[in-house]
Amino acid sequence: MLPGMRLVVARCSVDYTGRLSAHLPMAPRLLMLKADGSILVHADGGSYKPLNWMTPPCTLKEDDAVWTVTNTKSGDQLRITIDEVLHDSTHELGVDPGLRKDGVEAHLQELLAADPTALGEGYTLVRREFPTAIGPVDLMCRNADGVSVAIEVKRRGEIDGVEQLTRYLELLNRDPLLAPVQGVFCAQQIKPQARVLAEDRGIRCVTVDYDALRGTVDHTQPTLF
Amino acid sequence: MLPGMRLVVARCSVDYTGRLSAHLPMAPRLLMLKADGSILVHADGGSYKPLNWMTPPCTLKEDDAVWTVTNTKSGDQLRITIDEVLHDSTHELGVDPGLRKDGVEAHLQELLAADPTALGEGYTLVRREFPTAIGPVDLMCRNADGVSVAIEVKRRGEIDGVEQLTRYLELLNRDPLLAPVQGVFCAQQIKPQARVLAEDRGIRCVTVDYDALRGTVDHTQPTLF
DNA sequence: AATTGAATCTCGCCC
DNA sequence: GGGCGAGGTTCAATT
Repeated sequence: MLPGMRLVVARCSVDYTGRLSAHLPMAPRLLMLKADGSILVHADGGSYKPLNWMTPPCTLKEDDAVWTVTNTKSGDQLRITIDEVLHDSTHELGVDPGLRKDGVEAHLQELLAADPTALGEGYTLVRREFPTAIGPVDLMCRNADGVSVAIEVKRRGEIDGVEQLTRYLELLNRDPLLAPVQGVFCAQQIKPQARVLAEDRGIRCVTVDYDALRGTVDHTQPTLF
Repeated sequence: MLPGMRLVVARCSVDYTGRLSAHLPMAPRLLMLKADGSILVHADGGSYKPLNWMTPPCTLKEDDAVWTVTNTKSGDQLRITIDEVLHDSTHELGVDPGLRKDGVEAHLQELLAADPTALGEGYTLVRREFPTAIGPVDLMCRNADGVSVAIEVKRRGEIDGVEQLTRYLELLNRDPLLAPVQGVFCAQQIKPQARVLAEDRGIRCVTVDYDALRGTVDHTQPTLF
């Protein structure tokens, strides 16, 4: 896509007809035309949501002072009547490498590593991402009695996670230097059937409150993550 | 707010820490800084949603090549590291007069209340927002035989709406003063699986054309839409 | 101010 | 590709 992103600041009025009908009176606004033909109409304020927009796939027809953007799939139309162009520039941005979300799970693991007592009285951290032949265990701890505890951390606790932890425990308990290794299944929410399965296998379930956990961990120095 | 909207095209990397952690690798992007201090990071593609953003109230600290945007309420932070500025301009847009919407569910309900015969021959309105213990029924009507009919109105008819109406009907039919109560599921478009579910439960489906409906309803006095 | 529910939702997952 | 569920949901209307 060569055209790149075009930024137009213009006094304009906008009419949308599609799922609903909407109208924007004549006023100065930013028109963002993306390479894929989509268009956003932004005002100076409000949130991240544009006043009006058209999602791809769509085509732009520039006819004198009237731009018509038509969604080629739904037929939705955006009619923009330009009164005065205040700015017009085009910028080649290329394809964005995209957002990497260090979702809640990674951050949860981090917080629990910083304060393992949320998992059990007297718990201490051995290490994060404890390596095994079938993949790393999220957290390896010791309980108050010095017994090893493997911890699986999930945002939402489901059957899959219990199975995963079970495999780790089976493997870890074959190691005479580590055995016995207990298991803790930790998540913000644990589904009933996952809890039943876990407890049936002698795995303890711990639900943690993310915000509460954040509160307990020291925030005096910036973490940067 | 004098500063207006500032548009910066720059090679930048972005780090967000707040409810979650997220990272955008170094790449050219559009940074939209609005007068209220909020900021949007857009790529050339995707939907109307920015790659990353900060909602007001927030403050921007421009420190050489690193911009730090902090939400003054939640403490969420956006760190933008600028590698190269490709464009930088500011535009005074003023306060936007705002969007006027038409054709929402409420208006559809209004039109059907004004002319219930679109729902069935001889239908008459009992009342809008008919109260029940689990919430109001959109429209309560009587059919040509005087039988009560509960009507659920949606813009788009999906499974959820059928379930909702089913719950109402179950409740209403326990009331000996009302029972039997029939059901009509009314929408501009009804998804096939919703239609199947509804009809399987004895709920009649009616699709209505918004514009046609507007035409049948008296327009001698202005409706403001 | 808190709550509720729709949204031109968007986005990702899993089937 | 459709359904389901969550989102830094956002947004508006209502209590």
